[in-house]
Amino acid sequence: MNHFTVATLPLSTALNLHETFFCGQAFRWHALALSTNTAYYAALDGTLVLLYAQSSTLTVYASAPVLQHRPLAEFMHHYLGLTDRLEEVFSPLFRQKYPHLVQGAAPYFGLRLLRQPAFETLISFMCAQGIGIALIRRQVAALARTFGSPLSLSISLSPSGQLTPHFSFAITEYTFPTPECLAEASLSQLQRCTNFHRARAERIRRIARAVADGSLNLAALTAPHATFEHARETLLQYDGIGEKIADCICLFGLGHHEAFPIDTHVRQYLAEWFGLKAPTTSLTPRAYRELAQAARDILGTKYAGLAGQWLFHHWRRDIRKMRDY
DNA sequence: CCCCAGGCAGCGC
DNA sequence: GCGCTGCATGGG
Repeated sequence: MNHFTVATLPLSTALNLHETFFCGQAFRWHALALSTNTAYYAALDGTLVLLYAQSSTLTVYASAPVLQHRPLAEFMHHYLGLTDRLEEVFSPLFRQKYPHLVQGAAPYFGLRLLRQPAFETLISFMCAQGIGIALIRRQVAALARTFGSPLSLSISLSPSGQLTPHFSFAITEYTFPTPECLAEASLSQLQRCTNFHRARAERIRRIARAVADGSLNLAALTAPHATFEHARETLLQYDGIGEKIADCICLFGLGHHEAFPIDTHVRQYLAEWFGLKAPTTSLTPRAYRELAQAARDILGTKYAGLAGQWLFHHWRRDIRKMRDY
């Protein structure tokens, strides 16, 4: 007997779930190969969600009927960024000036900007310093497995996606830990989730305590309640959050879409494609801010973050020939 | 062995 | 303010 809710959403434009979930903005989605399609699942807000896209329909299965007090379809529509107006991501001027980049990024227009839970985004990106995406994913998975709660979902599907008894499976995932749980974690247990990086474990526990005791109010930093600059400056005061990680949290977790995270890859394509070069070899805070602003001047502020993701993906996948994460 | 991976903080200058 | 180094580990 199945215990789940099903929702279907119309898709007005093509949606590429694989690029969306594995390009480095999210770390907790898993792929599940079906015979004619690939499904993706993750634990979100105490709910196990499994979904897949067909040509013009998104099908969602979930272990609970509502997420964050909203109907499943409405929540997923928001979470997947389906509200973004893709035709506005690259401005007319940008299209005119850089047609080859628009063409190069076109295969990734199905990649959307996720609206992820703030605390999960905060902690996840604090794990994303100077290591590969595979290792980041492993750390985040370890945090959930160690400090989260297990959820299970049992489903029967036919290869075409219709509910039948022919094809069934069960999946288990763990919720992302609460601030209270990480605030009370022992350092030795936390270190096992951070590649035994003791300083990182301490910083994670410290900021989890700040969220738990209310001194860091993430909801109050979320757009449009706070400006991007205020959210950014607030995050930067905490140990373990620098320029790049603050931008990632603002963009993926707090809804500040003018945030433009600059990592080593973004820095490379800014230099290669736009001639934007930092004066120093190491990216100092001042140089970082100037680069990010120059990028916003070129890309506009409304969708700087999503435009950056498309270009980031084009650079890594097509120019640097990086196949997998 | 080397270098790099969606960096950051602490230090000397 | 800027440059260098340690941090941890896995993969090319």
